[in-house]
Amino acid sequence: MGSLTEENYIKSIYALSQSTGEVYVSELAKKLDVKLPSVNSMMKRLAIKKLVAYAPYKGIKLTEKGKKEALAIIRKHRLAELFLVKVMGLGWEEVHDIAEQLEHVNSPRFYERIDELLNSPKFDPHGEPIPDSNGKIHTQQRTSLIDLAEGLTATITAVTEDEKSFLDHLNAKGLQIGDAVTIMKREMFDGSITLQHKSKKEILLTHQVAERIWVEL
Amino acid sequence: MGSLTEENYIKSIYALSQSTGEVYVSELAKKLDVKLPSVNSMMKRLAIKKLVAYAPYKGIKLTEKGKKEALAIIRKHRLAELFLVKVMGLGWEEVHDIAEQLEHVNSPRFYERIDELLNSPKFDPHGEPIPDSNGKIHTQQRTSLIDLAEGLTATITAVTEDEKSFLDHLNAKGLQIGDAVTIMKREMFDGSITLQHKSKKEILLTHQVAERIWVEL
DNA sequence: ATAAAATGTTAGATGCCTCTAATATTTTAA
DNA sequence: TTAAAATATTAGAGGCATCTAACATTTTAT
Ligand SMILES: [Mn+2]
Ligand SMILES: [Mn+2]
Ligand SMILES: [Mn+2]
Ligand SMILES: [Mn+2]
Repeated sequence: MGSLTEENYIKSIYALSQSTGEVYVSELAKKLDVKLPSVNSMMKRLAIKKLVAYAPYKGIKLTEKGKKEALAIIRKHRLAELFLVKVMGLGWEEVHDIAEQLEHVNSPRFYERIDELLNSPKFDPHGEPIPDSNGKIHTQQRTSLIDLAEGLTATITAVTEDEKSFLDHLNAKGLQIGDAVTIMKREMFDGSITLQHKSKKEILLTHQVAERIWVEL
Repeated sequence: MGSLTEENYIKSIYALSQSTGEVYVSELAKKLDVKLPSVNSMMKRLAIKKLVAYAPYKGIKLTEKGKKEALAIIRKHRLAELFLVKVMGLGWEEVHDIAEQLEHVNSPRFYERIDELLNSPKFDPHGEPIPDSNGKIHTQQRTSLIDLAEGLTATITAVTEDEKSFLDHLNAKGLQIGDAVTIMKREMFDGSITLQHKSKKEILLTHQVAERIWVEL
């Protein structure tokens, strides 16, 4: 267990290296809102602690140890979010910022109880998978709503989570995880799409919104 | 809202200055397990921030602003403890250490929900009063079990909280907040006392234990 | 192939929080 | 009332996490 700062670096490295397996100093600096030399000096420290593999001018990779720590933090974040929604009655749009703090709480007992109360849940309120206590995570391949052909029907399985304004927007449109939607129209001009929803209403989503919604056929 | 370190100093100053209104550098250093110069340099910083009144070689006092901040942290600590017991089903002996972390969570919403779920509670699991959201606290004068005469019956209202081993000991003896006890015998030799308890059993407590139990007649 | 642009690193500084060693003040006791 | 003991402060340093300015490397475009 490193410092709060260290944990946030590890978590960001994990997130940004998901696709390619590595992340660049500049990407990390942007994500964490710090300058390049800050990332640089932290990488040196994390390398000494064997949490990242880092050679000057090359991409940054998490070691196995680093990955394990990342997944432990992600587990705590997502368990906390679900707990805040299911047990404490908060909205899915307001839990991320609180979970950003709770994920750093060091108490196996606290998280064990949350896990028990929620019955070892598999997904957080935004549809993200929760790593198990051994760090095993069920990474599903995901299709964006924006990639579905007209006429197809699919179920919303997850959404991009960490922007409150985006989730507020979905709340206003009445969209939730688990909802079935049918693509009625895809506009060529601006990339927006029109959905048929269980509420019987037609819903129009801009490209910007639709691309952040993940579905399963 | 200052740093975590600052908050811990403020909280300790509040606790240690309860009786006399002030606290000495050496007392604080002992409580926080740091050396004297650390306290010294922190006092300078807190004085600049108008959280303490501090003149070299004199006692340390919290300003009104400092008291307000202390009470806000104590409120969060005690709400968290009660939440952990009542909602999450943890034991009163295991919640203090978790609350030490949760008290630093910055989220009015989180604590508002806890307060709602618990119905604006007045006391924490150890019988300590919970300051209200304006920082108003109901400080009761307290009698120690050790000061009761033989034959008297009283109700346990609070216990010293932050040592797990002490609460484990009370659990083993079957004593809880709210229990009525009658003083059967006070031993002159070692200061121990024998209680009659609702469990019908007689309970023997050493001086060291009895002095940490607060009662009301 | 070279120059320009983008990206990354090093040097050196700052604030926070801590420490040890040296010094100063206050309290207590001879 | 002076010496000793206890308590408090200052000086100076180190680790963590950040910054700006200067320099180095890699990528891209002419
Ligand atoms: Mn989140
Ligand atoms: Mn989430
Ligand atoms: Mn406590
Ligand atoms: Mn308590």
